[in-house]
Amino acid sequence: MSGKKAAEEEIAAVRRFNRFYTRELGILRRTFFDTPWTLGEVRVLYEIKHGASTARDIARALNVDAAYLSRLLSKLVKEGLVARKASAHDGRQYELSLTARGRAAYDRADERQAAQTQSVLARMPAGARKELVDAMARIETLMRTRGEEKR
Amino acid sequence: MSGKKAAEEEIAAVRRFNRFYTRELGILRRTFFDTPWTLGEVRVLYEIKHGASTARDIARALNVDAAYLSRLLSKLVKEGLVARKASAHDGRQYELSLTARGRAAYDRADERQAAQTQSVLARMPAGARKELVDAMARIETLMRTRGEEKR
DNA sequence: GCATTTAGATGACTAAGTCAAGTATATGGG
DNA sequence: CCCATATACTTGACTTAGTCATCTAAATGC
Repeated sequence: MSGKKAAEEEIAAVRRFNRFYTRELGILRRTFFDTPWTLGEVRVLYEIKHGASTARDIARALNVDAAYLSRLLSKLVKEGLVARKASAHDGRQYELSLTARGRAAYDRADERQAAQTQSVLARMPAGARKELVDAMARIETLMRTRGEEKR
Repeated sequence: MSGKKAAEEEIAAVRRFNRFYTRELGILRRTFFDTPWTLGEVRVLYEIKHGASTARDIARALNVDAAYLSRLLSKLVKEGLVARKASAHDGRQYELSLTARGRAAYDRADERQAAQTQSVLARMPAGARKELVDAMARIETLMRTRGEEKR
């Protein structure tokens, strides 16, 4: 009889966390309000910087819609942050890369966000910070494992 | 010398988790795509159901803009899910409550989301589920404490 | 009683995300 | 080699989410 109960409590706990973190990430988004870039743009720059070389790679990594991504990329190209050149092996694709401007833009956004995160962590005692980091890593590992199984 | 290094690693770890969870919550949002309600609407219904009786209460609980909330509430009132009656002690406010329809709508959305969460948890071994729930609770406690200090 | 806050509404806008349909290229049989 | 099908990306049209400035009206604090 307590099996069902426990499962319900687990479900409730996960949903509570999701509600909580939805709010946290809402706050986080405002980090970008005093830079000229949006969260979406920075996420794309991040993926290109970290190895994504086609729109397809980015769409998979970020789990975003191809239409949305196509527009984000066009904007970034127009702004001169990303370079797009025809792929050698696949005529449908482009090879994406950051321009010097793109790297600089990413670095500034990156610093801005690091500073923001730092200011949150700075208010916590070292022990709490470590616990936080550990708990986050734990969640990621557990949920990623679940994800792999799906494939 | 390792003090600085450790801080940087912590910052990186927290940001990694934020990126990860941004994606997770993106997936979660789609839960509502086969109900007639949006995440925003369900969040508001949730708050009213759990004690919020004015727009002000909801805005604080969800950390959303008053303008956005005002529109969400109008929509919910128009749809007959929320009742708004003038407050007795403050002429600027309304007393909010769920209508029968509102309660039913909330319950359906709630079940839908619980089922979704359940199906994720069901794929994990019991031990992992417990770890996940513990880690989530830990993060919430640590971050809430940080939040209180700010006030 | 008047200046200041606070609650909420409204207009105008940007960002984020979705869906359907279209173009062009790739690819795996038959 | 040809064709069906799948994949990569684009475009149009739309919804949802969120922000900012401004406004009205009521509350509150000297």
